[in-house]
Amino acid sequence: MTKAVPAAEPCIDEVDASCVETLLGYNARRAALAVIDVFLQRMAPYKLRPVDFSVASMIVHNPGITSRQLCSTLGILPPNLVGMINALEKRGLIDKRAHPSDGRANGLHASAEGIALLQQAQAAALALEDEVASNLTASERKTLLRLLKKVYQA
Amino acid sequence: MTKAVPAAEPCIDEVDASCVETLLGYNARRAALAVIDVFLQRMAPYKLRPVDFSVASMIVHNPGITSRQLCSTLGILPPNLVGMINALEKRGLIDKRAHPSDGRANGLHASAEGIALLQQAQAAALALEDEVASNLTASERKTLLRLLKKVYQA
DNA sequence: TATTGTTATACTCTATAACTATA
DNA sequence: TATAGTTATAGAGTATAACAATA
Repeated sequence: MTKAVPAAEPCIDEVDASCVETLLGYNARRAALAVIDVFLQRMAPYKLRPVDFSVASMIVHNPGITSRQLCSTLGILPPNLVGMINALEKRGLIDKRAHPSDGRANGLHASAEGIALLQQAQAAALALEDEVASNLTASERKTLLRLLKKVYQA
Repeated sequence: MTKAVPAAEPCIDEVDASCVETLLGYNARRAALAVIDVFLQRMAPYKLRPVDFSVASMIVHNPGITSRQLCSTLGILPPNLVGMINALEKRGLIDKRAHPSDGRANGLHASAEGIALLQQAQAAALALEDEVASNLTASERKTLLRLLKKVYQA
C-alpha cells in the first residue's frame, strides 16, 4: 500500500466525465456493454451467449457455411470457434457434413431442434433490442445502425 | 474430432450476415472493437490502454477524485482499478493525497508529468477518432454520440 | 506452398469473496 | 452497520504457435 501524502485538497462533489463522453470509442463500448448485459439475461433460458447466438444464427441462415467463413464474417479466431461449434453439435443444434468440394472443410447445418431454438432466440433478441432501444425512435434506431456500420466497415 | 456425415450439400458462395447485422448489440460491439483496435496502436507510444487513458484523463480533469468515484463513473470494479492506479502512480503520472474529509479515501491528482503526457494523449485520441470516423460527416458523428448515450444511459 | 480445422497454451479481462481501516 | 481501498483468486475472453490433412 502506497501512503498518501498528507496535503489538504478539495474533494470532487460532481464528477465531470466530458473528457471521455466526447469519445466515440468510449460511447460505443458503453452502449455495446449495456446491450450485451441485457442479452446475457434474456438469452440465459436458451443457453446462448452473444457469440453463440451469432454463430448459430449464421448457420441457420447459411446452411453449409464453413468454420472459416464464420470466422472471417464474425471476426472470431479459428481456435476460439472450435469449442463453440463442438458445444452446439453436442447439444444437437447443428451438425457437420462433408463439404461438397473441399475435403478439408466441413459444411455446418442446423438441425430441426437448432432451427426451432433459434426461432425462439431470435424473437427474444428482437424483443430485448426493442427494450434497450426504447429511448430511440424507429428512425433514430435505423440511423444508429447505419452510422455504426460506417465506423467498422470503413 | 467429430466425423462429418458424408452427405453432399451445396456450399455457401456469398455469406448472408443480415441476421446479425440488423442487431444493435452486434453493430455496437463491432464498432467499439474497430475504434479500440486503432486506439491500441496509436496509444502504444504513451503506454496507455483505453482504460488507462480514461482513468488518467478523468484524474486530470477531476483533481481529488476518489477511486470509488472513478469506478462508478467508468463502470470499473474496485479490485480491477487498484492495479491501474498503482501503475500510474509508479510511473509518476499521478499521486495519492489524503482526502480532506474521509480518512478511508485518497484524493487522486495528476502530476506535471501526468498532465503533460495526457495533453499529448488526448490530442492523439482526437486525431485517431477523426480518422476512424472519417466516413461520417460532422453532423453524423454528433448524432452517433447522442444516440449511443441514449442507449447506455437509459 | 497455402489453407482448413485443430490442439495446446499463454495472456488479458472481468468477476467474486473476504479482509482492514475508517465513517 | 456501512463504505473505501485492497488482496487473492477464479473464470471468461482473446491471442499466438504449431500440427495433420487436404488443396
